[in-house]
Amino acid sequence: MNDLRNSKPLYVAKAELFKSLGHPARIRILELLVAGEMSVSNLLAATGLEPSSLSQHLNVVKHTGLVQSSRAGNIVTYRVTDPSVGEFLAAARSVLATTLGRARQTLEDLVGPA
Amino acid sequence: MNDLRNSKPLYVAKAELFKSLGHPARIRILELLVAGEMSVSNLLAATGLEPSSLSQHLNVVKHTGLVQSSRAGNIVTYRVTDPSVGEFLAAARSVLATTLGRARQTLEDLVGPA
DNA sequence: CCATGAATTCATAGATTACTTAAATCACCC
DNA sequence: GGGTGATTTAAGTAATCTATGAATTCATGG
Repeated sequence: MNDLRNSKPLYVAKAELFKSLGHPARIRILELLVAGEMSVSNLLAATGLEPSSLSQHLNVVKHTGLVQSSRAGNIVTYRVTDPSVGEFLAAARSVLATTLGRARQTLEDLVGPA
Repeated sequence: MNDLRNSKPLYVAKAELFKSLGHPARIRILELLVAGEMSVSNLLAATGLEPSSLSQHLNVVKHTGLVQSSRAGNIVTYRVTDPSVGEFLAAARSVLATTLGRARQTLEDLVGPA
């Protein structure tokens, strides 16, 4: 059900956590879910993924405990398990912001401003 | 030099960022560097990795802009490019904490406390 | 200039991951 | 019970990633 359980060195669990977000489709899925729970069919429409592909990606993030699902009749709804997931994504955004800014800066240092 | 530059959808860049930390060795390396800059030979000793392997992993995190390096004579020193990298790692730790706690809780809900 | 230590690059075999298509489940309604 | 829409599972192939050992670069000191 959840693969980040004990009996694993912490840095392995942490690596699996990062890896589970190491795919564009899963990033898009998580950003949607951070904004609010969503059914598979809505995710399907929002992402444009193949149903089987979406399901597989959802399974990956479910295994690392980032999301949960529940079924109501025919419809399966996914949601993030904890607000910390949103903060995790936000932290990535912040790294990216300074990292991209720094790349631009370094470039200007080397070749001068545009 | 840096692969998270523009001309790439944001979610792709973000996925690459996560992926670059999606390996136990790179997690260990980054946690060491977050605590302070380090030479390659010190990283070698601290991690026990093969030199070529360490170098390749360092290259991965350098490409995503998480770390920088500088050479002083024979010795190359790596450091994180920005404090936000440390916060990123911390955010992961926090997700892991609630995620593992929740897994334990869910288990207890199902089978009763140990 | 050659030897040496430090670090990186290269090449390849082996393992993991992702995409695609088809088949299977599952819950519901007639 | 059969049909239908929603979702998941399976299986195969293609693509990507990792580890390893040999070769290479780079800077220094003799």
